[in-house]
Order: sequence, then structure tokens, then C-alpha cells
Amino acid sequence: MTDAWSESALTKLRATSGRTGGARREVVEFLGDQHCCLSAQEIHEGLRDGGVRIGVASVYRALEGLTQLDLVQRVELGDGIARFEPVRPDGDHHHHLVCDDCGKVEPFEDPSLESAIERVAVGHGYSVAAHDVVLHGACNDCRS
Amino acid sequence: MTDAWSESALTKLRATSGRTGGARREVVEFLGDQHCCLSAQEIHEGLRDGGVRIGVASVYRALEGLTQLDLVQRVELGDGIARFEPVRPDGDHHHHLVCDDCGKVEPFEDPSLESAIERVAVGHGYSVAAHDVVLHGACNDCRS
DNA sequence: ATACGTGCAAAGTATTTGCAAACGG
DNA sequence: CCGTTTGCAAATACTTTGCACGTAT
Repeated sequence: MTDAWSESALTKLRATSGRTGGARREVVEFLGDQHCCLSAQEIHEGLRDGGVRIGVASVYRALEGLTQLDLVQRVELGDGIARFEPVRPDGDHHHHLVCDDCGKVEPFEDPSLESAIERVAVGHGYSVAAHDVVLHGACNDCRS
Repeated sequence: MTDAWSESALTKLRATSGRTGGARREVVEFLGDQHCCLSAQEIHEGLRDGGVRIGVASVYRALEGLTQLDLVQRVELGDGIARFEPVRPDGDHHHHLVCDDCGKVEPFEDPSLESAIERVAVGHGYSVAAHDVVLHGACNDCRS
């Protein structure tokens, strides 16, 4: 349940603010169990369904703090809803394929894409802190 | 004023619905003059400032129609605001560098990134209709 | 004990929808 | 003329904020 990411996230949160209340811990532990991005509402609903009494505002506040510490990445998939996912230090860095028909979201990773991005950043004098790649299309199941 | 993109967009719109009222035409011509993405509100404000009497709803409706016809691409830069830009058939395809300090948005293009994306799509059995790449970081001016 | 975190409710902002009036063909 | 498009205003959806209370340290 309390996986490596959750643990390190809680530690860093504590180091920053000195204290960690229940809501933040719940959000962190919930996120730690996920493999892909979730919207704030989904997180809120998921926690309530799990019997946790938490307000939406606390979810948003927790996510904001986590995003600021680079423990969570904000992802936008094109439907106007912000989604969030843990940033794991190990080689789990990935991006998203979105099926516009069925709404399915699938993660993928690709080293050559990463290096292409790195090259662009350098070429434009940018120090790139984060990047998002979103591919929209029809997945295997939906192509008819 | 009425550039190539605006003209072809109006033609396609007309072909689809049979008619093209003033609001849609205004939005199309305004977009045709832009070189990079704009939010719906910016388009609305820009038109009003130019003396055009148009409602926000019409801007959104025009953008929705244009997006559906692939004449306009919807872009999300990470701040929760949807932006829109014309899709020009010639080799103008580009992505965006966003400076998180000053908010500047800069377009760029990179063929090797494009081919990396193409490779990923094929590898996952997706037929990719569109893709977004957003790079966040600090631009040359803001790096201190 | 005290300051920070939290839940609730109200406010804010971007976007969508309902509808009567305007307008293109 | 007729049906689509438009502008307005109300509605909706997501997110943020204000404030009194709870809680960790």
C-alpha cells in the first residue's frame, strides 16, 4: 500500500511544510496505487468511495503542493480536464495515447522521442523542466 | 486579410452546412491572421476590440465546428485554458515551448520528433489523427 | 498552545446550452 | 419565407477561495 513513491512524497511534503495532515496523506497514498493519470474529481470520488471523508478542495490543494514539488505531474489530455500522476524517479517516464472514440488512455514510453525533445530544448536555449506528449487517434479496438 | 487558410476554411464550412453567417466568418478571418494559438476568450476580445459585435458562444460554436473539420487544432498548454490555431496544410506543423516564468509561448518544429511520434503510433496499433507536444521550462531570457 | 491543515460552502472562471430574434439564400 | 445562425443570459463543470474548526507537533 505505502509504496516507494508515496513514502518519499510524504517525506518531502513534511520537510517542506513541517506537518502533514490526513488529507494530504490520503491523496498521496491513493496516487501511489495508480499506474496512470487521474483527474482531481476521480481522486476525490475514489477516496470517498473508499470511506475517506475528504473535501474536494483538499484534493486540489494537495495536488497543487505535490505538483510544485515535482512529485506529481499535471497532464492535459485535450478534454479540458486536468489530470495528475505521480512522478517516479526510476525509468517510468511516459506519455499518453488517447483514443478519441472510446476515451481509453494508454501510457507509452519511447527513448528516441525523449532524445528528440532534449535536442529541441537545447537548440532553443530552453532549460526544459517538463514536457507532455499527447497522441490522439483511434485505438486498435475502435478502428473499424 | 483573407489569406489562403481563411478562404479554404470558409469554403469547407459552407460545403458542410450550406450557410455561413457573420460570426463564423469573423472568427475564421481573425484566426487566419494569427501565427500561433489563441484562447477562445482572446479571440472574442480581439474581435470586440476590432469593432465586431459577437457573442462568446458564437466563438465557441465556430471553434467547435472548425475543430471538427480539422481546420483548427485545439491546444492545451497546461494552464487549463483551451487554445486554438489554424491547421495549415503546408509544412507549418509545429508544437509549443512554454516559459513557465514569463508565460511566453514559442512555436517550434522538429522533423525527428515527428518521425519518433509516427513510430510510436505504428508500434501501438494506433491510427493517430493528431498529436500535441508541449515543453515547459525557462526560456533564455528568464534563466538567471 | 499555536499555527498549519482541513472540510464545507460560496465564489470564480471557462465553456455549453436554451431560446427568441436576426439573417442568409 | 424558412431554417440556420447568432447574441444574450442562464446553466454547467471544474477549480479556487474564505473561514471556522480540527489537529499535529
